[in-house]
Amino acid sequence: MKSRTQPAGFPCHVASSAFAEVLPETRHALAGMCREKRYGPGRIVSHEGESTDFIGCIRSGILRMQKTLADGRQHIVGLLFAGDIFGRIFDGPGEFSIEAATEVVVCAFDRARFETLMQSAPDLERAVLLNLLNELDRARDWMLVLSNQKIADRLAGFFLLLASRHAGNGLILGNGPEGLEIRIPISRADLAHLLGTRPESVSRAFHFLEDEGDIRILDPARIVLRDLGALAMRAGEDGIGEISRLGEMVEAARQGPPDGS
Amino acid sequence: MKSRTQPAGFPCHVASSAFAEVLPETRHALAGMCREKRYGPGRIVSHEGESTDFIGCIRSGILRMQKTLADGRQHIVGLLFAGDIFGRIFDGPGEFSIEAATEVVVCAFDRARFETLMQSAPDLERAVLLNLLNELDRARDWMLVLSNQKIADRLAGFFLLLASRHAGNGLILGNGPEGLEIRIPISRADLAHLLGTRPESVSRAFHFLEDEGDIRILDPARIVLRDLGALAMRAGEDGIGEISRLGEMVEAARQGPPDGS
DNA sequence: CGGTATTTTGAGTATCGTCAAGGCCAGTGG
DNA sequence: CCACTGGCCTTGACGATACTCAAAATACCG
Repeated sequence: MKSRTQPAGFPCHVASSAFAEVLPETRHALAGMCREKRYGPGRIVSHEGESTDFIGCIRSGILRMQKTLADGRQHIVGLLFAGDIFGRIFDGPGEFSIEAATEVVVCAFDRARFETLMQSAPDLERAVLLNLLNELDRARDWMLVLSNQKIADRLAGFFLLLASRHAGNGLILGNGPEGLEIRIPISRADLAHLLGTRPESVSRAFHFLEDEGDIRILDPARIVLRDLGALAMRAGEDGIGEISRLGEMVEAARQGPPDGS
Repeated sequence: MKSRTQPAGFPCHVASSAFAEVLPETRHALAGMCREKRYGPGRIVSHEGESTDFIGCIRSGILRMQKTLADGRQHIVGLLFAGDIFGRIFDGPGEFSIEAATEVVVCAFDRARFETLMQSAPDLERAVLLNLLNELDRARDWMLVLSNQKIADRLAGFFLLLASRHAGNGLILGNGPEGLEIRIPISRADLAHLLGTRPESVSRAFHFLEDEGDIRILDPARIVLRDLGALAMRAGEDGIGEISRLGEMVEAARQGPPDGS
């Protein structure tokens, strides 16, 4: 993949998706002010309510964005993958805590310096704006997934979002004759928080979908999507958009897998 | 209210919240390119999938942003109130249809001209960016409300969001000794779509909350919030933020209501 | 090999969706 | 002025689904 051929002078992954469009000079300025941070699973990157002093860009790993409810339960409002930007621009109300779901490496930009750079570099401001638009879309997609009343249907929607939106994040393990094999990057408990339910119901939903023939569970973290159409039907997605792309992806992978089967 | 004292030369409400911070000259340019549009209840402002050729700013009324699912059901992902901006900037994937929920007046800006102006006016770009941040927060607030499994709890969260976020939209009718009287601006059916349930369940939730003493139903569209703390507890909001502001509001209104009462 | 965390299964209860019917209100036409 | 009609809200009964609590099975790790 061409994204690996970055100059050694770039300590951070500033060529990643979110900053793909910014000018080389802006990218250089970003690289100059970047510090690398690492977090182990479960570590807290940013506390709820506290305003972070840096803007982050994920290099690898997964962060969960969550809110602690009054009764102590936690609800996950979104996952952040490699390339995603997080941290409040303009000290916006950062009402969510951010925790590492896996081993995570992030680029941290000092917020004040980032904002200063943004004012002088319209291309960066544009990139941030586009990133926001993208996040807004993802949030609304989530809302649609959550609008399903049956847990199994929400889970189906989760699978499709995972496969279609996060294809480039190492979650697609390949695809055999049975279908697309993907990796579930978070625990059942986190998945339950994400889908607004309990781990037991998540487990039942997994096995329900397996009994229906829509998926196959290889192990708790690896499953095969056997019938994308059926999953899309359940998820209520109008499908035309998401699924066609997935179909193409499967076809492409079948014709000539880059890694050789 | 002071917002009415706008120069007659401004055909549109460009002094509204979203554009509050832009420079007078930018505002003037906006006013120059604005066309007023009106929509009756149920009228479609923007079809799903079609890219609108204008950016809109709501002057009065309420729009609902919704998506039609594969099985024909419609789910509302958000409401737009006076001052909100809608329409895709940069032809982003506008995957939702926008319909008028009430009689609506909007300012329409030609999208090409708006984007051109945005490039030359950083203050406008900043305003758009802030508007996006705000929308993202609202979307995530919604996700938290929807994360409640009991419909009554979701409804409680809806009340709190309505009261705290949209105080300036004429939805707060006043407050008597019993509590805060608010107006529900949409039908039970729309509310059901918004909360991810059915009208019957919404109705039951209303009367459940009334039986519990948390609210009082004056008529289907007007209710009194009698116990904000209990509602916050149900909604699972950590409350400190939202509720304290509401409490102050109630206090202020009690000490010296502007309209005398 | 043993200990721990995660996942899965089971039984009972609460809640919601569905279908159907009744009540309330506004607008219409006699 | 009053009956009629249609839309919206409400109520009731029943089946489906998910939550709770509990325990067993599996995977993970040293």
